[in-house]
This record gives sequence, structure tokens and C-alpha cells, in this order.
Amino acid sequence: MLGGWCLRSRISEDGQRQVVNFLLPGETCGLFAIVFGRAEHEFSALTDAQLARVPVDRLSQLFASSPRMALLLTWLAARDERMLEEQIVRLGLKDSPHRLAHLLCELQARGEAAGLPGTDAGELPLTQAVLADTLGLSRVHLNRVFGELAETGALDRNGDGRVRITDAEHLRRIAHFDDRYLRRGPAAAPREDIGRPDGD
Amino acid sequence: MLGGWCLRSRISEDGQRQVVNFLLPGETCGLFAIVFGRAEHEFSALTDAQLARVPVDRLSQLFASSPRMALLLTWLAARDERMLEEQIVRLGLKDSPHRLAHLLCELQARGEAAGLPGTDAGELPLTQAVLADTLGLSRVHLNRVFGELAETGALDRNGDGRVRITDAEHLRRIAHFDDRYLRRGPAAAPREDIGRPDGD
DNA sequence: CGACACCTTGAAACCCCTCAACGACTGTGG
DNA sequence: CCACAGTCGTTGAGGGGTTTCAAGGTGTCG
Repeated sequence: MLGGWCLRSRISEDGQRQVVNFLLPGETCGLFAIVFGRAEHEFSALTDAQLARVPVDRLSQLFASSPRMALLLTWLAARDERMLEEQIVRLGLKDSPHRLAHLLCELQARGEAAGLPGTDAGELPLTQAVLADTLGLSRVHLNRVFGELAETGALDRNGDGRVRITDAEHLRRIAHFDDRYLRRGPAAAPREDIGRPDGD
Repeated sequence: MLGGWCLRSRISEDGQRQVVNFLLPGETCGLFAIVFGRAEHEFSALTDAQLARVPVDRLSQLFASSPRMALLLTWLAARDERMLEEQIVRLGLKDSPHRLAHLLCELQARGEAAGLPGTDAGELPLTQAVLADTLGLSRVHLNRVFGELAETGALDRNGDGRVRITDAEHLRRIAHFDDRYLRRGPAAAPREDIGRPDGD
């Protein structure tokens, strides 16, 4: 990913959608899509987005020629997996207000880290339908939960596909949000910044 | 992992447990645990288990010296992430009978692939408490759903921490289970078998 | 203007949770 | 030998969180 907001989702046989994760600049769309032949999921863009493709057969070549880059890709994949784990915890043992608050905290933190415009002001390009499909809630119910959170002053409805976080600190307290899982760990994390892939 | 059944879980601040994934022989406990310094999750053994440890600092060394092995590790991580995605879909858009059926299908398939004894006969070392904490259901409710499935003839209660699948094909039909995500894909998958790590 | 996407609200039905109690089994120690 | 605690499974009743159905409101765009 180079720019914009995307999401990765699965469609069930009866047409329901489950958003698995979001995709922001500086993140990969999962090595697994490469390693497993066919993609069994969908990608959708929430905003105008730019992305770079890496041909499958160049991957093993990359591992052979640049172990440093390979380790970096692996670190990205590990971070991605860590985010999926957080999503599982949200779905498995949080109630709806905490789910919503926690997800919004994560997306703001990620958007800010990716340098996406408006995110530092709390603006996220998310419709309530997307949030509902991410959190395993119906759209009707998510709307009510959203209203509850808005009344605490943490959120604002910004009209037509935009959420605005007005009090991020308050939201983080509600969600018990701890952003450590998004940052690079001290152990084997690569030191240099993520460069632009040199392929097309 | 070399032998036995383990699970990876997270504990919330109020003491609730969420099982994130299971660990069987031939699978890694996630590179992320290595890449991120501290482990924020727990590991528990369901049976007697044996596992091999790889020191953190040997990982970058491994990437430099054996790109083939590095690619294989990455493939394992990708498969792990694919399983987490399936868990998200279970929690997000399946109802309780389908959750249970689908999870049991997956675990039997994985256990059989790992060559664990009894698994091919449908025996799994799972308590109802573990299943409930995996599927985001209360123990009481899981027990009732379990009873429902047992009445269809797909399951059997085998007493004290054991589940027996009596009609695997029927269970797969109920769960709409498709095991493709567990097998190696045709694209960049390594051809050779997974060797025993040469470290301690 | 009509079509469309998104948000909003109300009411009834349902899934699932919590609380509570009981039975079966295992191992422990008096 | 028996009482005890511990784990696991089971069952009933009540309440609450969510879903579904249904309808209406707003804005944008052709």
C-alpha cells in the first residue's frame, strides 16, 4: 500500500460481509495472499488509493537476494497477524460499545502513523455499514451504539461516510486501548524505515 | 511444536479468556511473538506436549544463511494468519451451531494432518470450557449447542475433556467447511517437507 | 424529479447470558 | 474407609443485549 484507505473482507455464502482488517499505507495486503495461490477474499477502497504490486515469483528471489528486506516483510506480516488477534479479542469478549471504541482507537492510531491527512484531527473515512460489518453487529444496532458514544462527547457524526473523534483520550480510556501492539517491538525489529518497493 | 495440543489465548482485565488459536505439531507459535519483544498472550497445553525453542537472535541469522528456510517459516506464518482470518469470520458472522461445527472440522483436519493419535477417529482433547472461550460463547450456552449437534448424530460426548466426532462428513456439511485454507497453495509454496529445526 | 447511499428510529421476537443448583468423577488427606 | 475439594458436564428460569422487520429522513448525483 502506498496511499489511501482499503479494507480486506470475506463474503459468506448468504451474502453477508465480514471485514477482516484494514489496509493503510506502509502495510502489506498479507503475504498469505501471495503464498496461497488464489485470493479468497475481497479488497475494497474506502478512499482513492494507490498500491504497488509485487509479482509472486519475485518473492523467493527477494528472499534469496535481500535477507534484510525479507526480514522486514516478515515483520510486517507479524504486525498484521497481531492486529488480527486484536480483532478476535474484540469480537470474542468485548461488548458492543467497547468494540466500537477500541476499533476507532486502533484505526486512528494507524492512520496517524501512516501520515494520512485528517487522521490526526480524528477524521476517519468510515461508514457505519463498514463499522458494523467489521464488528459483527447489525447496522441498526451499531447506529444506536454509535449514538451512545457520541453522547459522551468522544465522537461526532460528520455526515456521509466520515467519523470524527472529538476526544481521543476519552475514547482510549473507554476502550482500555493500549497501542503497544501497533508499534515495533524492541527485539528483532528492523531499524531502518520502510522503503518504497523497487518493483512496479 | 513437535508433539501434543496447545492453545494460545489472551486474558482480559476482568479475567475472561479468549482463545486465539490452537497449536499442533508442525506449526509455529507465531513469529510475532519473536518479533514483538514481550509476549502478551498465554500458552496452555491441552495434552502432554513437546516443543522446540528458537532463540530470538538466531532468527535474523537464519534469514541470512538460509533463505529457503526463511521462506518456509514465512509460509507457516501466512498459514497461521489464514487461520486467524477464519476465526474472525466464525466470530463475526456465524451463529453458534455453525461456529462450533466449523471449529471442530478445522481442528480435526489439522490434527489429522499433524498425525496426532486418535484424531483420525474423530477424538479431540477439548473441554467444553475451551470451546466456549474459543467461540465467544458462555459455557452454559455452548453446552446446549453441543447437545443440539449431538442429537443430529454428528458428535458424541466422550466424557471428561474429550470430544468425539462420529460423522465427520455430516459435520462438514453443516459447517460448510472447506479445508483449502489449511493446505499449501499451488503458487509459491515450498516443495520440500517441513524438517525438524536443527536448534534446541 | 427519481434513484441511490447513508443515517435514523420504533417495536417485536429471538438468541444468548447470568445466576443458580445439581450430578458424576478424580484425587487428596484424615 | 469416608469426607472434602476440584474439575467438568448438565439443566432450569429470568433478563437483557441484538436482530430483524419496517418505515422515514437526509443528502448527492444524473
